[in-house]
Amino acid sequence: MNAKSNLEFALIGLLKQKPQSGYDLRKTFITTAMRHYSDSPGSIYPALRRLEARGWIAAEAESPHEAADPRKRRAYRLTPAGEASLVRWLEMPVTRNDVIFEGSELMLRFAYMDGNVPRSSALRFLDQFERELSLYIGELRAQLEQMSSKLPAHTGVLAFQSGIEQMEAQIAWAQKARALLGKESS
Amino acid sequence: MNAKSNLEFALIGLLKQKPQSGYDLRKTFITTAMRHYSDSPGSIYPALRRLEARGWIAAEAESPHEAADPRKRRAYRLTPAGEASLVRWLEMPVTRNDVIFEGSELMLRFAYMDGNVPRSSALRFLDQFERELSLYIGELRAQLEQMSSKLPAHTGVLAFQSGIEQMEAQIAWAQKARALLGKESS
DNA sequence: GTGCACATGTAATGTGTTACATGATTAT
DNA sequence: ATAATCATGTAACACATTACATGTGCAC
Repeated sequence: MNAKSNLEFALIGLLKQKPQSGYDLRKTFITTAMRHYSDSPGSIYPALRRLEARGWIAAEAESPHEAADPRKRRAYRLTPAGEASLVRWLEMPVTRNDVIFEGSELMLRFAYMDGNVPRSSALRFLDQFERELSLYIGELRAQLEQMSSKLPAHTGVLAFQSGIEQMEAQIAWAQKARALLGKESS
Repeated sequence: MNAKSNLEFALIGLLKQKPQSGYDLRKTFITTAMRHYSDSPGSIYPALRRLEARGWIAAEAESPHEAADPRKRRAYRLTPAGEASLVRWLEMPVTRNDVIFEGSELMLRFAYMDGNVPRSSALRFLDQFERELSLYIGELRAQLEQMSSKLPAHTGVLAFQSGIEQMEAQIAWAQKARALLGKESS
């Protein structure tokens, strides 16, 4: 039941925007900022099959009778069940685990919120995101203290700091984004 | 010949610091900032076997004659071949592809540089890192212009901006790190 | 009519995840 | 003595990557 891979949600998010073929989706992954999702046919077509088997997407019948020529262009659209699971995914709370391990999934979720969930959900997302991030960053900073008290400023410590600073940038971004979204909804 | 997975290099970097057992390595992944490398026995022990088969690590013989009881603690150390491949990996140039797709591998490499490659290699790393990142960020900003000219400040645009701002944070970090390392070496 | 972009697919391989199994050592 | 922790391992499964296969339609 659960689609755990980001790729599957990346696909259904795009299909929500408009029905497309596997080839169209691949081109999006190759040419746009969604580079991180694999552009290889060996991942996309099987993923579409899984989604179809799960009933989340369906192939548009070109003409109702012809028994699908497998070599012909085949556009998929999101089913109602697919839309429901997209919304469920978008509405999931932001956990500590997410901010530690699933940073890119979180951003994918946020990117897809517009038009699919109410503005208030996006604001809640940002609040939770900032909250969990701040908590985690506190722990990291404590660890950093211990590390740097023992060692001089070696590359290990610097690399660790890089992680912290990236998270700080995310917090700053979240605050900015919330201000923007909050203002607009008034 | 090539170890492509980050896990394998995470392991040999730790083994370079000191010989350890698979269990010790797991604990490091669980309790320290190296959380991102899988802590599950199903990944670590097979990875150690691969590294051993490749001749990069070797099990320390507790006593020379006893034919290894498989249930006994087994500490691994890095072989000369393993050290050589660690250094080769650390000295690899930073490519455009790396900054786009392999951010965490890059930070792992940088973290392991101390004591394994000369300071000048770390400085070169930072230069290349900053260079490739700046070039890529330029492209992303151009894409952002096009996006935001068409759409209002939707969540998609904001998510995109988040990526850019994280990269900007990395550039700022690289500059700071270079200043620090450069000063110290004088 | 030859080459290229379109469009979909399969097979082999490697690896990470989850869950389970095994036994030793230490603590209560 | 029994539970927890130490320590290593295997098996089933899912998934991504790579490389290959297949055929269409258009341009030149």
